[in-house]
Amino acid sequence: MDDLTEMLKGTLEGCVLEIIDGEETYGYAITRRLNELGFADVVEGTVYTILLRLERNGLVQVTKRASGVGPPRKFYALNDAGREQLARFWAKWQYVSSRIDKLKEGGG
Amino acid sequence: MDDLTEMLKGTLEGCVLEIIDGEETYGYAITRRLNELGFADVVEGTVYTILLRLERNGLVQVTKRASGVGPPRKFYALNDAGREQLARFWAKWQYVSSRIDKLKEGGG
DNA sequence: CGCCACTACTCGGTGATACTTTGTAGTGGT
DNA sequence: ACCACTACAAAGTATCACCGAGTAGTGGCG
Repeated sequence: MDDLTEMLKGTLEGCVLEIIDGEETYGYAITRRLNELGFADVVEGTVYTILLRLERNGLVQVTKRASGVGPPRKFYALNDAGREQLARFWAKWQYVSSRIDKLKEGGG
Repeated sequence: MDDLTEMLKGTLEGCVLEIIDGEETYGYAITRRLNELGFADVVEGTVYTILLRLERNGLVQVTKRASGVGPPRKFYALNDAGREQLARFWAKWQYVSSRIDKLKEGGG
């Protein structure tokens, strides 16, 4: 699949929120998870900028923990604001994707 | 529905292509059509920038025609390159939206 | 010990996109 | 004369994903 960057704008952050909501995790693992999910070209730099943004916007709680296989990890968990943001994201997604699908079906 | 701007990045252009593919039409009418479809906050300025981009990228054929109710209209029709671009857009859309929906269902 | 691979995070800068604002202009109603 | 509606253009802004380079910790191999 060719370049998906533009289409991921506004949705990748939501995906990261959803992954964090599933389990407390950290940047490097989130990147791997996204790659597994089919977003093969998403690289660490992208995920870290999203995570720093989430932190700056007060949507996550951060805990630094040592790792046996490398530098310490920054684990992210959603707080109440983060869960609200995630709910808003899914509402938007449903709204937009249903309308685009309708347009695709020749709809009006 | 609150601000959808970021989520529309990378998809709005595809929507415009789809509308043009449906029938030869012009900027002002495309804006109204998008508003009807639920993209209520999309304004003319946004659509015109997309149309100029499509023209610059050689995806459309443009025909200027007089109008009885105002200034002349620029009618847009897809050429072969435009139809290819539209097909690529829908392929990307299906790829991305299916993966996001899977993530939503707790998938992986 | 020195080198490399893998893990893990940070930061400055880039490019694309939708949006905002302002301006121009044609038609018709009051 | 003024305003509303139609119709297009262009300059500037904000946001976002991405890129590139840098910093660091751990363990394996010769």
